Amino acid sequence: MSLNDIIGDGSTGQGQQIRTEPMQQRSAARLSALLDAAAAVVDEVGFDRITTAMVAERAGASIGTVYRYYPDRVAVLHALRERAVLRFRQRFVEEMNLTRPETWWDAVDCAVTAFVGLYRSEAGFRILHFADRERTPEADGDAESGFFARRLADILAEEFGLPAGPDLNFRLEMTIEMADALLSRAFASDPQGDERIIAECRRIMHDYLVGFYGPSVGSNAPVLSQRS
Amino acid sequence: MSLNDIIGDGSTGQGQQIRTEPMQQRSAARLSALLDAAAAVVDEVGFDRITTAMVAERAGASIGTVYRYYPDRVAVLHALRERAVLRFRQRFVEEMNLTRPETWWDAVDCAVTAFVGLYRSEAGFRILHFADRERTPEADGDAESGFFARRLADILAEEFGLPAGPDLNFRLEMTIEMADALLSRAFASDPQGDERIIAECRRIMHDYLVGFYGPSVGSNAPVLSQRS
DNA sequence: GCTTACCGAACGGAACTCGATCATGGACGT
DNA sequence: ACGTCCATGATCGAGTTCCGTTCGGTAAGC
Repeated sequence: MSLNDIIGDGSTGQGQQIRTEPMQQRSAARLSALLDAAAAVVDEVGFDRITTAMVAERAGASIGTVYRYYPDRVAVLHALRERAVLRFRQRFVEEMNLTRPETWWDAVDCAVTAFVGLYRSEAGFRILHFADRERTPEADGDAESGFFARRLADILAEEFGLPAGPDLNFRLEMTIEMADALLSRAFASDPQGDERIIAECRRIMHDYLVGFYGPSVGSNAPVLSQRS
Repeated sequence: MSLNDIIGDGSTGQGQQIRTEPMQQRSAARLSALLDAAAAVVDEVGFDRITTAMVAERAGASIGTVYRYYPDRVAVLHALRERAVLRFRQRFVEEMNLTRPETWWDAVDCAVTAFVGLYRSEAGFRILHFADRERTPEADGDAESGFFARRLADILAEEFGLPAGPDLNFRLEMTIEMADALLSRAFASDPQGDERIIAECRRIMHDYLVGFYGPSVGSNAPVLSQRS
């Protein structure tokens, strides 16, 4: 289990959503151009005013090309979300390598920093929550937050000695769900992200986890769970 | 300021969304039948697969009737959300009258109970978050969670002596946003609501607010803010 | 009877299909 | 090595279908 494993394979397990895997280089470029276009359009006209024609035109492609890759309109949005999720994981890894966190909290904080950074820089990111509110009925509530929570749990356990197990996974999942909501709220009131809300989000996450895993300390042995 | 004021006028300030106010009795029934139908359809096919034809047919009405009352498809969804919000406020008031809370936490807990109850009983409720992710650009991030937070703040201040002011509003807004996310998550994994998540949600809300307002005590004087 | 409510065929526009056409890059001969 | 050939991937966009929305005509309340 290395840090890079958190990036994963790019799938968040929501079923097939691409029609044809690109075989030639140009089509890979097309694909990402289509997603770039979709992101721009989403930022401009919003999530449900988006039309396939807009995406195609903005990407310099024709309608048919959109449907070569995606079975329908919502699949494009799903793919956009997938890519954003992937970029978040990558950015989180970058952030970890950059700051070299010394405590488990610093590591968690990297996730917040990565998330906020992407919200600020990435077009279309605002629309895409991890917790896909439009879950497909058969997606067993285990979409993205679950994956990321597990990987983060692995890291916190291996690198910082937190006690691994379902409890850690569960608490991180709660943390991520809260943070997603609060940070999205921060960017809903302010395109740059309301600093007060972001700070409060960090504090809430921190206090919640500290209750279980004790104050963040450097290389000391972890404090065991103190509550239920 | 009475408890009933929290129910408000039924508008959450998202602009006009009804075309014609009903003049006769039957049309009021039609209106709510349309929303019932919309709720059922939303539960069946999901938020963005819903079509006006489905709603009309399910309600035993014709297409034209839908458009007599609502200017377009999204207006129907907005109205459905409005009604759910209104019912939540009503249920919260009922819950308060029923349990006669003795501490500020019991009062907050009533909101959770009301929310969970509605999620379980009300069709279509699952789709409708308070924090409308599809905010209209000019709605200054102040849709529903803001309104409810303010009213709840009023109650907590007047009935239980919590220090009124923008800080209380802000913290309640954070609390509501978290709770909304966590409870929705609870119902995403389990149609009856994952009890563990619901309990954890309560704990998180409680611990967060206790940090500022001290342990819930009966009729004692409130403990003043102990942090920042 | 006059106003309100309702209907559903018809219109427009957006989602999506499909056969024609173009581009790519490995195969193959020299 | 070099060029050419062509199977197959990739692209296009007019056409089809489906859905949101309108509107004139009909029925029901008061």
